[in-house]
Amino acid sequence: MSRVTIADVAGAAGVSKTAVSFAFNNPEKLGQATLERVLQVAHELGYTPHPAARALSLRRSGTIGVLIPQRLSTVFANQFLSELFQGLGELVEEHDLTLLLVPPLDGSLEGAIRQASVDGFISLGLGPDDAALATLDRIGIPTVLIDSEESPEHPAVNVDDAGGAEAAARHLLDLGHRQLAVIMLPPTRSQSVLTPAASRRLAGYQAALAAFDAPAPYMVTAGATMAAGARAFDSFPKGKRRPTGILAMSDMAAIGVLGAADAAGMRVPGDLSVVGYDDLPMAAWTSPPLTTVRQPIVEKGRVAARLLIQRLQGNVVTSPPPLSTSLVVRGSTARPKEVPGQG
Amino acid sequence: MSRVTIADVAGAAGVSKTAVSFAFNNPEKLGQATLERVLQVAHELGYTPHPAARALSLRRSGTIGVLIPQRLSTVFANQFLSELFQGLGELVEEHDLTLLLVPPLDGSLEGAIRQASVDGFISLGLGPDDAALATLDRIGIPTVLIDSEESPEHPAVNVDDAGGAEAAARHLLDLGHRQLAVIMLPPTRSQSVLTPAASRRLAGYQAALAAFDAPAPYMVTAGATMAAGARAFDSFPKGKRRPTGILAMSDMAAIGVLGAADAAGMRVPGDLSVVGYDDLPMAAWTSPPLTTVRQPIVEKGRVAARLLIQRLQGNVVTSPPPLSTSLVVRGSTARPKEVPGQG
DNA sequence: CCGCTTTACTAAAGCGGTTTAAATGTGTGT
DNA sequence: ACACACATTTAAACCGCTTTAGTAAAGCGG
Repeated sequence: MSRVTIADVAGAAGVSKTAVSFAFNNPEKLGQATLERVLQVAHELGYTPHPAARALSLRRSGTIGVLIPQRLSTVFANQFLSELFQGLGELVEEHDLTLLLVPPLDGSLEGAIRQASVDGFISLGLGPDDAALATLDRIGIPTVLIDSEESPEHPAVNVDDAGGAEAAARHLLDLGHRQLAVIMLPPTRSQSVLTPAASRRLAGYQAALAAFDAPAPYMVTAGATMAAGARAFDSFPKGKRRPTGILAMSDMAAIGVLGAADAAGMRVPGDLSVVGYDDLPMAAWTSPPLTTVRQPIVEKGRVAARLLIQRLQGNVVTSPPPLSTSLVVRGSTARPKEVPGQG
Repeated sequence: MSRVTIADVAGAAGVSKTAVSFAFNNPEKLGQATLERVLQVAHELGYTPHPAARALSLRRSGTIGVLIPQRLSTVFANQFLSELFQGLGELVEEHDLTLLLVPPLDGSLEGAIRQASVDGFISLGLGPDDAALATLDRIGIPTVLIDSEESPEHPAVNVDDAGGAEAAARHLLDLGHRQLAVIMLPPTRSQSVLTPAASRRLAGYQAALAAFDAPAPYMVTAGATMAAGARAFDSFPKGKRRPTGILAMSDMAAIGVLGAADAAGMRVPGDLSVVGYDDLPMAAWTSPPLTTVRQPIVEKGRVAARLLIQRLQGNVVTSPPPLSTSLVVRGSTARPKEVPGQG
């Protein structure tokens, strides 16, 4: 019971393979009678063109790949990806494409890239020096970068990371906080540098701190999960140097801090102010609701997909201007208990 | 600058295509010297085998398809899918596979199934009479069903939907609630019947209601999104017939109810008790934290992926027993304000 | 009835790999 | 010197589809 091929249909209908192919792809090239007969026979036999054969012949697969820089289980724990997929999904469906998730194969993203039968890639958070990027343009697959740095080869979709971060830090500083902690995003791949987006956010925080002449914050790195956020909380200095305000680069980590603080008997925002980053849907539902930097994640996905699709259609595309971010003030931030002096 | 093919490498290295192929797939069949030379040349030319050609020849693509019965933007709004992908992801990575998201193509899931170059499918919530299912086994692609009914062709992975639902309903009834509302999951595909999981849950609710001799609940259907949950809340009868306890078939809808109730000035659980279903991570973070039925979603994904992979390896597999569900009591349920008489 | 354009259809050449079966050379035991 | 196993290497078939180039038949004006 092996697969029904085009030759089987051709045989059964008494025509050539070409005729069968035309019946599906160029029906106008066939006479009425033959067309109907072929389609009829094809249906009876349950014929369906072999996708790989089709892809090989047409030199297109109808699939766009999403290059995931981490383990799927890690990355899907962050709702960020769901949001992004909503945006990607809209356009992908509009154009009758499918979406291939490409996580590091056997630890290697390069290997995964080679294996994947896709027309183009959307890559997430890759640093400009990532080997995966080199592989991509050596193979010459059209790619659109998200949360990276624009490259001459590939357009990039970004948000105003620095602006949002600066607004977040200014908010806490305006409230009177001076002892801050920053929870940074970890590097996505083993290289020990920050991702492009993370370093832009850090720059934003630091710009605000400099403007206020504030002391250097305590810095810690935590993945975008609640558990990691809770661990970050536990690592904060105690006593006199205890931070009163937390700047987290992800909502997930911020929410983890919320939980750990609660477990430690600290009140938010009474004893501790927390600002996240992303404005995931759940940020509005925590207790207290999370003050955070909103970035248009769904839109980011839409824009990236649109760009890639246009590029696949042969158009020349360029990086759009960064999408804007904005501070959303909710309930997790307030003045610190004892404002140190300068009332 | 077209793609480097195996023939190019063969030419440049002065060997046959076979030798190049062997260099990558059967290195032991080649002499040391030749092997090294071929690999060297291949690397210099930046050769990478064409995935579609490989898939055609090997009759396997290294990809597992996930059949999504709804629009991606809808389905990813529900964190359920993220959880599931975490489970699927674990096994997929372990076996060096990739995951293809297959949403309805141009409205038709059947069309999408044909197009997709995958070794097997995992399908979500398909009813036993769904046309997509017929297409699947006509093509003869190994498939594992999630949240469906077991079929002779395909194993199914399920949880004890009814048991969980019954526990949820009993919980409210035990607390003294009698005026209940049920928020059902909508049919996934246009057919107007409940999904298999939804009807099992409904049966569970009804078993409990029957055991308590409780009046028929108000019934409403809402997608698994917060907005839909809020709309469901608005549709509840007012006044005397106002429900005091809500049984939602999804956490997302339940959380939507929480929000709408808050906006309407109702206290949860004071004025209204709410029980969700799923126990998504965010259920523990709402205010009040959501009482809900826990189902092991990540595990569900793991089991399904494992089953499919085993089947792809040629093993005969059978449906595992339903995974167990359990009620998680948090802060969104309490005794109703006025227990009607029998207090 | 003839050359010429259409129309309907097909043989065969790709697309880029893998794999079978056979060819080629090499050392071994006799 | 000969048959034989063995290690390398390759020509050619095949995977299943699309598409180019071309053939045969039909239609048409003259």
